[in-house]
Amino acid sequence: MSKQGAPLAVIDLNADAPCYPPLAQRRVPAETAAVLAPAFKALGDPVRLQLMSMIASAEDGEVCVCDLTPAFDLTGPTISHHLKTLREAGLVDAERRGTWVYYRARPGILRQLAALLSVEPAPSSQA
Amino acid sequence: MSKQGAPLAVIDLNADAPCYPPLAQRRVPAETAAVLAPAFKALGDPVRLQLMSMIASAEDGEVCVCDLTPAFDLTGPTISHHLKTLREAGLVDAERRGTWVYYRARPGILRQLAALLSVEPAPSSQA
DNA sequence: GGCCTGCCTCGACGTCCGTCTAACCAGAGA
DNA sequence: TCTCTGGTTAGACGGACGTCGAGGCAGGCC
Repeated sequence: MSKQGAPLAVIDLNADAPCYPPLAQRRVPAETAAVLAPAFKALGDPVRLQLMSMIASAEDGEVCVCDLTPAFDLTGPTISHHLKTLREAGLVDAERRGTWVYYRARPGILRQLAALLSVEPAPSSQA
Repeated sequence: MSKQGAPLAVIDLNADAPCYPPLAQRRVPAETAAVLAPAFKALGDPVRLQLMSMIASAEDGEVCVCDLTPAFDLTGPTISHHLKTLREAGLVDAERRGTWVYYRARPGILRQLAALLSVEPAPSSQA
């Protein structure tokens, strides 16, 4: 549907965006679903989920692509494609320093997604 | 051909499954990614995200399909297909009572996914 | 039994996705 | 400048996905 306009075009999922109420508390409206679903979709691939984890759990807060690529049995372009998907979903941010490109996680979006999936521990009001 | 005898085939994402450490804390191994990615993938469609929310936020803890279908501009088979996807991802559970079929959320999996996406509030002081 | 309703399954169609190879662009170094 | 390395982009291909119409099965009602 959406064309590939700008490479760094980020949806409304910035850290400035409001915290959506939990999915199990209020029915998610169509517009919210249209905004959040692409983020879940980006995490819906095993390779991207591992990439996201490697980036988010990096010691220095960032990872060089040269450290990501050899961790998979995939070609460089394929990894680059997955990173672009994560970038367009607003989950990571890229920065080129010299020859190398470093990726960094956007914790705000992860927090929003986690909040959306959060569930009440035990609704004891109903037996 | 799979009969309707066991439509509840669930992957390893039951409430009994262990809580995976946050994605940003430890690198997600390949097997974990292979198990969790389908759940995110199932939530990666706007229709399914809304369906999941409608089911999880139901007052009585369950929703009849007859209440879900008219909420979308989609045909019955399409909604049924999306519900099957959520079912196979282990996110919801179905039960037929008389003529109607009721869907119920599995909060354990939502909790696990939320825990996986959880991020430290402010890692300013490296611990 | 006959019929009606609710939901699922089947088959089909167009589109999107994941992967690859080949080619291109950006910096660094000599 | 020329070359080498690192990363992205372009194009292609097979498979999966989202949607639909048609048909089937289960349960309730007359």
